Amino acid sequence: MASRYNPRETEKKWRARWQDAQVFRAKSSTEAGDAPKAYVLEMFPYPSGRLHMGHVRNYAMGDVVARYRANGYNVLHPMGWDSFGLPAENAAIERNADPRGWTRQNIAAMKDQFEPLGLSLDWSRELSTCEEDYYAHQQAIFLKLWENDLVYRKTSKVNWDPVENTVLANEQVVDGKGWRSGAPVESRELEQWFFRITRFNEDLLQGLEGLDRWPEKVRIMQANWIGKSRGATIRWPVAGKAPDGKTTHIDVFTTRPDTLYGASFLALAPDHPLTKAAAAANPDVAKFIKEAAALGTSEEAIEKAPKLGVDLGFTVKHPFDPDWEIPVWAANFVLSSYGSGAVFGSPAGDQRDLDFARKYDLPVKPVVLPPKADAATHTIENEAYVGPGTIYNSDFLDGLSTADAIEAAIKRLEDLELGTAATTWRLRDWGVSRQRYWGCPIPAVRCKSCGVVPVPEDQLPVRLPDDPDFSAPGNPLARHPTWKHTTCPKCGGEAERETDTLDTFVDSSWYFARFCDPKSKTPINKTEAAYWLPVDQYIGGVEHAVLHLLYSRFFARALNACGLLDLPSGEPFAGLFTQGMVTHETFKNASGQWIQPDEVEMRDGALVEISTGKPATVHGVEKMSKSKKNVVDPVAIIGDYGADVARWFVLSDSPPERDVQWSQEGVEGAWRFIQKAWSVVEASPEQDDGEATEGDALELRRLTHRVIKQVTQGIEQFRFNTAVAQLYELANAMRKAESSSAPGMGTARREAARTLAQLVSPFAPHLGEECWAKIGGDGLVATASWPVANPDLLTSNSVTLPVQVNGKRRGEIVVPKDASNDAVEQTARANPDVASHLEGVTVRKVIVVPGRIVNIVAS
RNA sequence: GCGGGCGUGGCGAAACUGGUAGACGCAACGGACUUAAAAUCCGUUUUCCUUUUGGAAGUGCCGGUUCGAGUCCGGCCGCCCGCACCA
Repeated sequence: MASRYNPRETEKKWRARWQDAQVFRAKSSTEAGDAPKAYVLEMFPYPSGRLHMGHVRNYAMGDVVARYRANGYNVLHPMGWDSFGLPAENAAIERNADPRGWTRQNIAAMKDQFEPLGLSLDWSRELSTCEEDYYAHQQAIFLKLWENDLVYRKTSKVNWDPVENTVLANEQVVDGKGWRSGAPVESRELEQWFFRITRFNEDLLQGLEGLDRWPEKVRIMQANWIGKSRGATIRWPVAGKAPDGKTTHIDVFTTRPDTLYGASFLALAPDHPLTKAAAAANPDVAKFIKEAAALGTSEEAIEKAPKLGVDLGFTVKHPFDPDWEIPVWAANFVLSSYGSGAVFGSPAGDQRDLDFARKYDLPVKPVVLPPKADAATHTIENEAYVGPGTIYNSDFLDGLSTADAIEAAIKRLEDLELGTAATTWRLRDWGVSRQRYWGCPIPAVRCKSCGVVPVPEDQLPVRLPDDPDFSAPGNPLARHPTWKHTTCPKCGGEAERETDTLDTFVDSSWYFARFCDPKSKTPINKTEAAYWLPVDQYIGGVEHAVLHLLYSRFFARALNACGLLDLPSGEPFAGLFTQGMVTHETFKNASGQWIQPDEVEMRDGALVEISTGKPATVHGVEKMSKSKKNVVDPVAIIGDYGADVARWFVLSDSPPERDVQWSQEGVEGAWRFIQKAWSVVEASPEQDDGEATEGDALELRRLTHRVIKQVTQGIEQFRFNTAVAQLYELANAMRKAESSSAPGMGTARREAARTLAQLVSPFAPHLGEECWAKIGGDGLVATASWPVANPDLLTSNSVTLPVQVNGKRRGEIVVPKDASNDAVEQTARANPDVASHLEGVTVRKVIVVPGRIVNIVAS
């Protein structure tokens, strides 16, 4: 009688063995010897205290890669905690928790939840960004960047909650109001710290080209984010007097100088100096500025808002025609952070400009004639024409293509000294100041006589105080009774500490380098980093496609520039994979509240809430979230079914880059597989029984070797779902073989069992070990060398080809693998199913694709 | 609004560089075993027409290229993600 596989006992046993044998400890560059290195990294988690299925999927994927690489490579597969951030402050405010204690507790709880997953992690390298031994080094890095002019201060806008007197994060702004106070937010100017990421804009753009193991879509998103655009800066002379009484011209950047003759207005950002100046004399403008500020600072909110503007009451002269005066407006869709914070509106060629012109009844003159359109009849109604074409209605530009007209217009502007060719970038410098407690303190001091002074390196770290006061809104560091009072490192006089802390994106911009030697006395051990970096495979959510990855790429370059890192490519992640989310069905009860999926069942063909018996409704498949009550707790699943089942499930079915839908049925399917895999291995014979060279035994061997090849490829190409499908096939074939007494079958089954144990082990590592032990494998399967497919068993002497007549499949022929095209054609024509479709028609052409298909064209 | 992506059976999906559409799993249905159930095992399952043999249609929609299109091109529709202070 076959025994049932018991994950509860088995999994614990193997984790203890791995632990005892220290199999996942990475060797340093000096210990490693000849083995090549493989650095496998998953984006480290924020320690919410609760492991969720998204983590399980992310780390299961990384673990497949790391365990597969363990064969032949010195693998670094570390784990740490991205432990600064807003949630700890929210907990402090909402339930009076101490951020440090709360965070440490969460880490401990989450680590406990990680343990049963059986991940091949090197915990000896664990790091946590909120601890001094991490952030002290980050402060040292900050000082180096400062020395190298990669840090500076300037004023910029924040979301200000006027009731709480505090700065709000974008996510704390809901419909233009503070999430706690409900008060309309204001945008307020504050002096803040910036990293000069734009110094590397060209290099960050160029570098994308070399990242051939990154998803194309991420590279495109980054390129668009950096946003290099070529065009012209155009100088518009002010006609008469500007609102401030002194400005003589307004500079405007455009990518479309070819449409200059279609200009019908200039639009300035709500916070452009001239807009502010106009507000002094015009209450309408003042009102407009106030309304625009209430949108908050997010680009999304600004661009989604209905287009509004106000006439600023003065005009500028058209650069090509001094007699042509154009009104100047302020408009809420103009971003002060891009270009010069001013645009010229050419409504026929830009949808936003057109919407604006229609709303305020400004002229719309078409200047670009689309190909094949007629100049006499072409008009613009409510849809702008943004494509290429021929310029008309445009004086000296008439008849030129849009591309030529851009050049000609720039040339003329330069001759008139009213403009120059220019390149602008969408990328702005990275604002890193946060007016918050739970972050890395910025090592700077403000002295009345010396100004802003860096804290000397030997006085680091600047520690966070242990006793923040969250009883009032605002930054606890700023109102701490003693913390900020210090002496100036330069003059020794009274001074105040900087009370801003660093954006948590800074913490995650260099942790991958710290992992190379997390105990290093310097921020980064350059020797170890040179050995391990770049990360060979980085895995995480696509939501980080732009910011985190771009900041990390910036950091690698900045650290190089400061001499803290030696990574010539500047690229920290050679391979990147972005995985999809874990989703689950959502349900609501009769009163419209979200209810958990397990509170719902089918009764007489209708969905009801179990506790009340009242009808329930389905609300689609959504990302697992607490608010929608569709979260499945991995700890519970692992408790019931074991980690291998959870891992197997999240890797099955859906391709890794796509979302996977959690379902109870799917979990049970995974459970069945784990049981089946164990049972087919357990049932395999103890002894070989001769060579498996023919019949069913040979077929099983062929399958085994095909599966080796496909699973190996599946892992290397991140197609875990197809690898999983192959393992199902192998297990199914082994079950079938149990009733066969073909000669050599015992040998073939033993080979299949050994192979299954090995191939399954990156996915379901505990099961892999148990199977490996059962068939008497040497040592641990975790360290066994990966099987290699025998090429002789991957090919066969004959091949089955479909035969089409006029593109429709009519029959199938079996021909020798190396048959000539003529022979194949003859066989195909002779096939009765094919021949019946050739009666009464003339064959015009026969296409033979060797090894693929035959298509007979006849009429 | 801007940028990016995705769309194939009842469901998740597979299909190498254009070459037999639907591997594998889930669900459903039928059967075996069982006193019964659970578990397990075997089989059927894109749709429509046909008693069968077989035929037709079919990869979001419309059109194009090709001997041949899920795959390439153009236009649309729908859904999802990011937008700089969430991480």
